[in-house]
Amino acid sequence: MAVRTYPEILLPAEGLDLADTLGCGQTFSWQERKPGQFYGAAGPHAVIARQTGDRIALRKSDGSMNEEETSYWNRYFSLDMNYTSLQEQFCTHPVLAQCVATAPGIRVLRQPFWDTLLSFILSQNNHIPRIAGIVQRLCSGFGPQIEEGIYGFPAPETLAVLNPEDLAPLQAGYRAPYLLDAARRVTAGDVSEEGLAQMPTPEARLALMRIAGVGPKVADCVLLFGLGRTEVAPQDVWIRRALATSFPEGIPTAAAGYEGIAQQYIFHWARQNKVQPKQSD
DNA sequence: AGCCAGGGAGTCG
DNA sequence: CGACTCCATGGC
Repeated sequence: MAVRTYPEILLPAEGLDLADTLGCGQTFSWQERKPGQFYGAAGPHAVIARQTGDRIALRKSDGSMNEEETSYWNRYFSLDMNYTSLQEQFCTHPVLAQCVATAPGIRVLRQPFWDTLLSFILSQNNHIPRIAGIVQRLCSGFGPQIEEGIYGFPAPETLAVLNPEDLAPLQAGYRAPYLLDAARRVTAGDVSEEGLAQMPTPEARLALMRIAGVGPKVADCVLLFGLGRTEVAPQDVWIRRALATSFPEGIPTAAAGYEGIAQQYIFHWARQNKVQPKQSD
């Protein structure tokens, strides 16, 4: 019998490591359903992604990828950025260089604002694998099916009309009402990506923090991962430990303008090495 | 069994 | 402002 081959797009992605990039805690929307094969969605798009050498192969179960989608994923994976020169800057700092060396294939993704907002509301006081589970149940239970078996995040209007009890299957605990508040504020136009994009970072941060369940850390993650503010460095528990023990001077100035990207390497390094909190006597 | 997790809200001083 | 508590859930 004939094996049908589906069109596959190859994106040049020199130095990128797909597993590290998707698994380093910046996105929770991808599932490795088969070894090396990541099923995921972002905004209105969904693909199966795998890595072949220095390329990312993207495949859809039906139909071909058009040019618009190709450029969408190119931007999503930040393939237009020069990470070689960026990492050269980072590596002038010895400790930061070690963090980069732990997973040099990490790229900070440019994710959709709404996806990122929901994801990091769910992230508070939570484990990465469990966040991914809640995100999966949120999308498959309330979101649109974009590709066969791949669901996107539910639209703000979809969530806005629900009650907390409706979200019980998510097992999101006390975070469920936070999702609804975010949905209502976005639906009402109280918060919008366009509005935030025009604001200076500190102002956008305060605007995000008016959403229930969004504090400084979640707001910073949305700014960095969902609004492309690469200078924003979210302060989570691992980062606080890493800074206290290994970066007494704070984030190196070698990372100016890209503190958030530098910090993603620090985050991964700290978590992988289970950096302990600084013990005072 | 208990501790912890890409925290935040509420309260008290 | 800072410190302190509670929050729901499940992996380890």
